[in-house]
Amino acid sequence: MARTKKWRHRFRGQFSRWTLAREAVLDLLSRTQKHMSAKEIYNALFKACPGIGLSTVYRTLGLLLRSGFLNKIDIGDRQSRYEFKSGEKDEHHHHLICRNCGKIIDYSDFLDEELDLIRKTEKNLARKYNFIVQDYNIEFYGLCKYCQ
Amino acid sequence: MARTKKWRHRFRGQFSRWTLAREAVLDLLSRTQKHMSAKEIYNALFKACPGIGLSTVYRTLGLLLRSGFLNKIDIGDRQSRYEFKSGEKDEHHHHLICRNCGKIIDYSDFLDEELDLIRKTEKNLARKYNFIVQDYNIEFYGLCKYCQ
DNA sequence: AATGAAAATGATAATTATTTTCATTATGAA
DNA sequence: TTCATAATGAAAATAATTATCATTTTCATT
Repeated sequence: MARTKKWRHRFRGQFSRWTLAREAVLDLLSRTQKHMSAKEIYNALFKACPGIGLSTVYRTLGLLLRSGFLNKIDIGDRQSRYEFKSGEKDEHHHHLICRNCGKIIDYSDFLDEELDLIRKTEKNLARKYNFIVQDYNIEFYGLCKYCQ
Repeated sequence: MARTKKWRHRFRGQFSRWTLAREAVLDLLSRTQKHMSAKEIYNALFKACPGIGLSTVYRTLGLLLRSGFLNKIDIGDRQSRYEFKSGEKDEHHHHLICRNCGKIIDYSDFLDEELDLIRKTEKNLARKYNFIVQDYNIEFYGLCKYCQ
């Protein structure tokens, strides 16, 4: 693989060892817009990481997730999907989920008012429920343009 | 069961047959604040519906869900949870999910500004992505008061 | 470059929530 | 009450994820 070690410097100190599998999973997810399942990732890694096992894909996803480099998305079809979480602050986005075909559309528009509301709500929730908000997530369910 | 048929009139025409199992599941979920898994529901129905099978619980949940009487919640631990969806407009609520213990807290405060934002966003999404919004959902992830 | 302790891997088995199958039972319109 | 058929329960099937364990790879140290 041409770009082995591409990510390594960024994650120095996060992982005890930096392996081909970790590199490959991260590289794949950072390049795609898709929200991929473990199986899909496993299949897509056929070339970048020949012979990789499905267990390793799962383990790696878990690791990257716990370390905050991925998001996990569960739309209720009993398989988790993963997406790369960029470090950029302006990369926050949410999902439109089509109830017919299951497609997930990212959107990151209209965030200014949203942020305002979220901050306010966050503060209220902390006060009223004594709940520390780490992250939040907005999903819209409905019909995509092909399923209407 | 004392209140067999309690819900029946409300759902006339929705289901071809109204059975004890459907009554019991709906009754249970309408009375609890909890977000229950299929297994939990199955266990809780020991008295109200003796001998009910787990398959029937699943089938019933699917039916009630498709008919719009329940919400399904997936927090990513590979089992769906269900909650009763009241018909009232002011019953809309969202979830605080504790990343440590998995507890789900409902909150339905601070909805005025939220509704405003949502309506605006909804309209924008329809225009920009040609996506018809049927429902939406906001989740906050973090730490509940016992896990901080 | 070689060493070696420990971490990571892959194959496989195990787990577990959910779905399917199918013979039996219960529902409700007539 | 009858009866076509929808609904049920038990058990088997499915499928995503996790655990096990012997083998391989990583990387700090020589």
